[in-house]
Amino acid sequence: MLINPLKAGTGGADRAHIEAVIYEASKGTRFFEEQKRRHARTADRIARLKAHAARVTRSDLAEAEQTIAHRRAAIEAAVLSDVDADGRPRVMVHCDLDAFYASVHEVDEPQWRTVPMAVGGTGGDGVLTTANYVARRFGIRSAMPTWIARKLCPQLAVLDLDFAKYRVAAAKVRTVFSRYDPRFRSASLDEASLDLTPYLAEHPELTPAQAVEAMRAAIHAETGLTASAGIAANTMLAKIASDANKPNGQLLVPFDRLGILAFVGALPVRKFPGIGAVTDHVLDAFGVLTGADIAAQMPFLWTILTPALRDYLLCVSMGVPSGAALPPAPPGASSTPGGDAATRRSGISSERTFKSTASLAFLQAMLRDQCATLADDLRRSRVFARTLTFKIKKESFAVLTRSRSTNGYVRTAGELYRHVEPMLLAVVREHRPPTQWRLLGVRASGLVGENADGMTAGVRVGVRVGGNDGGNDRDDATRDGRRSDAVRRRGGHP
DNA sequence: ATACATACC
DNA sequence: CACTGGTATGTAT
Repeated sequence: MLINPLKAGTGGADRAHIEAVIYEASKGTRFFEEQKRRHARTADRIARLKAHAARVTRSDLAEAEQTIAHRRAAIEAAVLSDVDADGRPRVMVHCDLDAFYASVHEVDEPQWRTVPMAVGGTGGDGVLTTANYVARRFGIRSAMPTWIARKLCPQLAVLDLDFAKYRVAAAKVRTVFSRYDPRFRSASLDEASLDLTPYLAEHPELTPAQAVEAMRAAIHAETGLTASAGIAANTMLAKIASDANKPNGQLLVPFDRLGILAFVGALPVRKFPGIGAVTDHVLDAFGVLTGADIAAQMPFLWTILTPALRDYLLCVSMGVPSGAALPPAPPGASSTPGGDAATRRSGISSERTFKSTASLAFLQAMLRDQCATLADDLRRSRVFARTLTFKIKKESFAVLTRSRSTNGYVRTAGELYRHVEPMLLAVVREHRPPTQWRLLGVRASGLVGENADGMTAGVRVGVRVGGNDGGNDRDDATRDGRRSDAVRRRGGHP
């Protein structure tokens, strides 16, 4: 009613309109109020950093410059050694499918191609998982609540998720990836990271860009889906580049050092994987907007930021994935904030949002449900847990967690519940007058299991080898009881 | 070890 | 009125 929908999302004025609609819709909601509290906390953090910055001396900066110079030298040395067997630099590719879930539905039912459509988010408090590109022109995004999306676009079609369908499509795409790199890695259904070096060695007639064009064409021919890709000297740069010409495009980042520095130097800091909205805001407060700003202000940033963040910034501002050439030093040393895909699973969790309630009986029943779901997942993953974390969210969206490490290892729903129920009772008791709660969940970590996923040696003690895949979970409690002493001695998993 | 915060899909 | 769920990891205490 406010705007011509044909023009929505196509220009600055429409962007302002979209922001206004979102603001008007969310203003005054509990979610919005919680966002404001979080912004206030970030503002506090910035104020503390500025106070700290005011006390930074010349000699602090000089010392930081020394350290940085050494780190830079070490990083460059490590990067120079990152070549294939023949001494050629590696050609890394990051590829991800455009609006994957939505596109899968469009392939099956082409009528969705021309209308605004999104997937997921059914039910009262749902949020959308993906929107097609028609819907995106209205400002609709993944993670947007359905009711706000409908304010932006009343005619939006919202489809149910169909993971079986997505898995089939993803499997087809993976056969294409595997032709280009049989060892490709996927962090999710819709993306992959490939090392194209061996393929290119076998196809000297192809440039990297031509090979990737062909790979994307094959994906399209075999699935009807479009993909975007980035080509670069390392996975981080390739991932950033894959976003640059989306949808259905690709970008090659130069492979020479100066070209790489020019590319990262021009990037807004928010584009670096690991820098999210909060860190972006913090850096912005210090005038750090781009990769070049990071590099230029490195000595100053070094003196005020935490070790993992400053080391991460140093690496990425050089166009190198974080963690390159870490000093011999500390065992728990840094890696990228926000994580990077290629690590084994360290925890499993289950949580659920519900209509806010203060009823303890309801919360207990919900907790039992989550424990049952988690127990199933643990069993399917053939692991046991040593640490349990209880999570609960107030109606106000404030989140509380309580965690406890057990002796021995647990997996059955009953055992999980026995460990976490006291946390629920304690939290509820601490809140007087009674509080309304909107979500609750359980997370299991400190996992130990069978050999799958590179679990530790505790594995063989913890689970009878080949002996528990019969689906008979009835006696888990007994087996846990027998097992715990032996397992306990093994301790110390990474 | 525990609680909370940030990030990514 | 109304804003997910799963996983990883960093920071502070």
